[in-house]
Amino acid sequence: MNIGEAARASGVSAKMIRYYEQTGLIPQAERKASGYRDYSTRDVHMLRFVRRARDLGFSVAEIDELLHLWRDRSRQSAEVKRIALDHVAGLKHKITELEEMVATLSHLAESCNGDHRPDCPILDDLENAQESTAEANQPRRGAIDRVVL
Amino acid sequence: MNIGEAARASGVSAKMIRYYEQTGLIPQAERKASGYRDYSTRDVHMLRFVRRARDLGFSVAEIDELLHLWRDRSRQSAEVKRIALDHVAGLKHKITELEEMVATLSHLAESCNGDHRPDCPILDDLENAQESTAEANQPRRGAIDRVVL
DNA sequence: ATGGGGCTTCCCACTGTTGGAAGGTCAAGA
DNA sequence: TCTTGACCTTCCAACAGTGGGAAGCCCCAT
Repeated sequence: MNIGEAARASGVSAKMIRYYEQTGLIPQAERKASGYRDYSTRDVHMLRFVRRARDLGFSVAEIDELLHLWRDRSRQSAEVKRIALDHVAGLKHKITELEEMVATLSHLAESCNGDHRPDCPILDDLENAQESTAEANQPRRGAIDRVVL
Repeated sequence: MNIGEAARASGVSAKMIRYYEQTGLIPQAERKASGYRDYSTRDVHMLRFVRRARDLGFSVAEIDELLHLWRDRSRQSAEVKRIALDHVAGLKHKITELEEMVATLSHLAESCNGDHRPDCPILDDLENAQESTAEANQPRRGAIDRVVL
């Protein structure tokens, strides 16, 4: 089947299928005489695997590991479980951070009148808040804690 | 003061200060005769504002709105509060998504033996899981729901 | 005047995804 | 048979933020 049909069947866009192939996450597809990529049902299974893993928040690097295990019949389920649990730990960490943001902002918003007057504790906090951690005012160490909304 | 000192005082790296200036989030800094950027304490306040807002998960676009309000003495606090509460709603949405991932993965991990044998319900799920939403297997509509860990 | 640390600009990388342009292929209908 | 439209190909750019580094000035202390 052509890439469009594989895309519809797997939920991965044709663009992304080509990208995953290019970066080596998935193997190079077969080609027809025309040069068109040709996908089997096994390929669609693999693509669905990728899509599902993305939906569960795994990074492409993690999916690469998972795909290797998926293809390896002599794998040990302990390895898969480890990756999954590590990922869960990362997700929980992220949740904690987001909850802290919500708590802080909710608190600030509550104390803000939200009327026509300019006085606003939210702006005051943004301007003046002191950090409580030992690393206060140190530049960030990486994009590790960023959230894309 | 030079950019390095402003960076240390605000917690925003010199790299990012230049980037924010280049993209118009913050105004162009004064320059000394040498060509070096020159920052006032007011500028440091502004940079701290940006840093704090980033820590609270606001996007650069949102911070742009907030900075305008910060500078506008005739602002209405209602406007600030609205931005904050909208952001809180976005954060909560994100938390919900992450919690769903955690729930699914925890459940799968529990039912995985995690031993030397290859059988693994986690891999089975990734390969076969059906989506429950009406938009099953549709390509994503944007990078709206992505999390960077 | 020499050395070292800070500053300047510019370009590149990352993650993951989308958009578009310029062109080749295929199948159906006139 | 020709045309049309849907599909495919590759390549290039953009997004958000951030870090890394090179080549070349600037400033100050020795």
